[in-house]
Amino acid sequence: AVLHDPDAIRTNAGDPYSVYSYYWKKWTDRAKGDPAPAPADEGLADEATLSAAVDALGDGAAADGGEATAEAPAEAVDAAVGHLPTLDDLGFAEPDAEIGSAGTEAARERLDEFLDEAVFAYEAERDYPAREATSRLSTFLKYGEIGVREAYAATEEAMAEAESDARPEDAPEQVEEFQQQLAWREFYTQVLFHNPEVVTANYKEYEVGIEWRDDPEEIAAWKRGETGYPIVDAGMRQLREEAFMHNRVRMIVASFLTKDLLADWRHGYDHFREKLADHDTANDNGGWQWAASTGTDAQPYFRIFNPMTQGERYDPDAEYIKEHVPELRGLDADLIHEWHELSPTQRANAAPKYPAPIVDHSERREEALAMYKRARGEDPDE
DNA sequence: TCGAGTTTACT
DNA sequence: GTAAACTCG
Repeated sequence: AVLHDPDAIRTNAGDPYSVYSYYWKKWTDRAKGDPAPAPADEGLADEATLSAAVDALGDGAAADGGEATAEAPAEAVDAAVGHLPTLDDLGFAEPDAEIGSAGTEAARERLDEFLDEAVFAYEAERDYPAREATSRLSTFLKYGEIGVREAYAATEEAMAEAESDARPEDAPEQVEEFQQQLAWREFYTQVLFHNPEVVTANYKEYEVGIEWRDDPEEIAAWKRGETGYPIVDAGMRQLREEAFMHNRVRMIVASFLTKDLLADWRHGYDHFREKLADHDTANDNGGWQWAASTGTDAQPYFRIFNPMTQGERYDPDAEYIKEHVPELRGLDADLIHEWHELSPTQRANAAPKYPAPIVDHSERREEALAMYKRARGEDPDE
């Protein structure tokens, strides 16, 4: 669900946007619809009615020679209507990850909590994964547990407060930065709507095509969080443990898979699709294609994140890394950020169970530049 | 009013 | 490098 449907915001020439910043300008200027009113109580069963219905089901089962009624509702329902399918019956494994709370009540609590304080420092804090300064609304929005109109309306109230004397001078731009995140969802939604082929194909065509390295062992190490690059491994392990990953870290692990491992972004997209509780085709595809330099938004330079620099900048004390990579818990942050430069002996002394880097970043960086040059039909040696 | 050339900005 | 707005004749 979006505030503005995919046809509503177009360039002055009538085309769908492919550059976010222009899209944002129009999106933010446009009037937003109010949240739909909640449905009236009448016609919805109250708790007592529901309990009575479950009891009645149990009675029916008993009459047919089924089990007694004084069981937990799920068992009573099972007895009455037969066996309800489990995840196993449906062909899914039990999830390994701890999933957060669900439902509209939890979503509203989270929204209120976020807009009460954190949003006023959102721009300054949101890139530091250890600080938990993001909204964590993605899964709720994805499943419609809360509507984007309700969320947006609440940000407008926060904006009014940000513009009052009660908050620092820079508060409005902090709130706006969060509103931009809502606009990003809608930008990628309209990219997908107008270009459905991007689910499997590159948005941006390369003249020759990209020849991915696609080394299965490297991709497997990335998925396990055993690349020897601490911030990458922390992110991949957070994904497994929580079915979630901080957004800054998503960009880092995506750059690492595509530019350091030279693996097709679709491997990453498929893995995220499998593991992320907030997986959304439009958003994840947009993010992955952006990381792989096959997506929207013309870039003035070729983007390759340096995983050490990113770790140092956004997790300076290695708090996030240590939370998710227990092998590194006893180490000084400085040593963690120098992991790629340590000798085998130093590594064995510091953290014997944590792997050495599986690739050399500067080598792979050069290789990536050459690979994309060839994809453009250019000679990498020039 | 339109196309060509110019400017601007890029999660 | 390139999309999209802006400027101008």
